[in-house]
Amino acid sequence: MATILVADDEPHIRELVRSTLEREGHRVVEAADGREAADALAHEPVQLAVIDVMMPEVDGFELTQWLREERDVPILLLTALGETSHKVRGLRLGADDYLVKPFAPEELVARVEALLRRYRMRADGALDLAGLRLLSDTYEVEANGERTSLPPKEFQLLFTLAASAGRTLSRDKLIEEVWGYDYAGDERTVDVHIKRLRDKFPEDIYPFRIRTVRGLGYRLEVNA
Amino acid sequence: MATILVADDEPHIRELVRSTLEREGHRVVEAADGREAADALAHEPVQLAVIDVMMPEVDGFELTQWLREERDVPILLLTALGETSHKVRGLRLGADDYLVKPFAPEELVARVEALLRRYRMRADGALDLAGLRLLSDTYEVEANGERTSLPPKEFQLLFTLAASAGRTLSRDKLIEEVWGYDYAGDERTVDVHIKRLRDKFPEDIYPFRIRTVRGLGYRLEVNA
DNA sequence: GCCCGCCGTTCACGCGCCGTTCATCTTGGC
DNA sequence: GCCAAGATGAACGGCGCGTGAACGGCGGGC
Repeated sequence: MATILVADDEPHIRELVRSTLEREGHRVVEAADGREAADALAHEPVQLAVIDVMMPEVDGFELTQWLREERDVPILLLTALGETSHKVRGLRLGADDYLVKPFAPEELVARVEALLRRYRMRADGALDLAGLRLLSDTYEVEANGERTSLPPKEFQLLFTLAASAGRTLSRDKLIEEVWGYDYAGDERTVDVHIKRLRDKFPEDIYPFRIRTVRGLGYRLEVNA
Repeated sequence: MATILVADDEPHIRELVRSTLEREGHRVVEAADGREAADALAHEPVQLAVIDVMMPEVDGFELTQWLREERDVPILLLTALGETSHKVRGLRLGADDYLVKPFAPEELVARVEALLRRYRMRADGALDLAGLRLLSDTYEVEANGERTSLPPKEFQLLFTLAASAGRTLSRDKLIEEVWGYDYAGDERTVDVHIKRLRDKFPEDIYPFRIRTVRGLGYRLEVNA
């Protein structure tokens, strides 16, 4: 499990996040503003930071910026409802993901796990799921004892789906992860890459499949 | 295995580095600043030094400089994210490699092993891989019972790939290792040398091959 | 000191892969 | 059955990389 920094000036939000993450087995370090957060980061080995945008003293943006320069820690921003500009600004500063308040605890857990998986993978170069292994430094997929080499976009798409296996990801979300939040092209490009992945990994042969959730997006399922 | 000096003023970083390296079978000597480090070096036979740039009293730069003048020990610098100037300054002073904090333990291990291999090779003049032997004294490659003499750049390129066999190295990284961090020329020069190596060591005859990972770089693979 | 060959680098060209778009067909929900 | 959303097949354009060649510097041989 991981040690996670939670920076928010509202005590009950901190409490909610803490209990949610601790129930998952993580260790939580709290901070009420950016200053406290920086302080905690100096003394604790933190693997992920959950940061509220609106904080007194040093706000979430400043903290994000500082963290990006100083540490290689995934950042999950908490933004208020409707503040789209906050989301964009946060991502531009280097945040990895964002969550709109109020949020469902399950949503928080899912995003935290996805971020941890992603960073862990980047670290050791491989992501493991049941019967599936993604090798990031060769863009290869290992399954059924075979190795398949993939083009960059296909690999990253599959990887993003795999990092959030079991959750449905919208095209928007996938584009943001694989192409970057400022991608200008067509949403439908995702479909084509999905198809190519499905062609390369037919579900009756490989232990996973990419399922379409009509109106929502795609999800990777590991075969039972 | 080796005895490794770890100099960092942050205890949890020292602890992380220690546990990571000890898990690999190395012995670790700790120091909280440059002064302690110099002290330890006087009493311990150290084969490698992991040094944080930012330390009180005597900082990483001074220590690096001193070490370069006094000892022939590989130096791995730890620098803060975004401090490119630190990286350059460190390399200029004679550091062998750098790692941006915070880092993945696997990354640390990979770099430490690569440095030890490189220095061990320089010491006894040879690097051995399965069925492949690189003689640094003469820039010769021994394989299939034959010896082939190589031009300097080709040899160093092959050597760099071999020292990190199994890992993909970007053109950037290869240039930094072979040509130096301040090389100004074209990235594609690497390609040409790769081609010449491939011509000299066809994979159906020699027990290794240089593989292209599109969009990432090159990697040396030892044939199974 | 001159010539010649080696070696590092650059350049131009071409191929094939890959990302993207578009048009058309299929599917699924109401 | 209608409409919207997704699947599919094809085409195209760009770009990454491989490759052959040329050029210039440097050092060694005579």
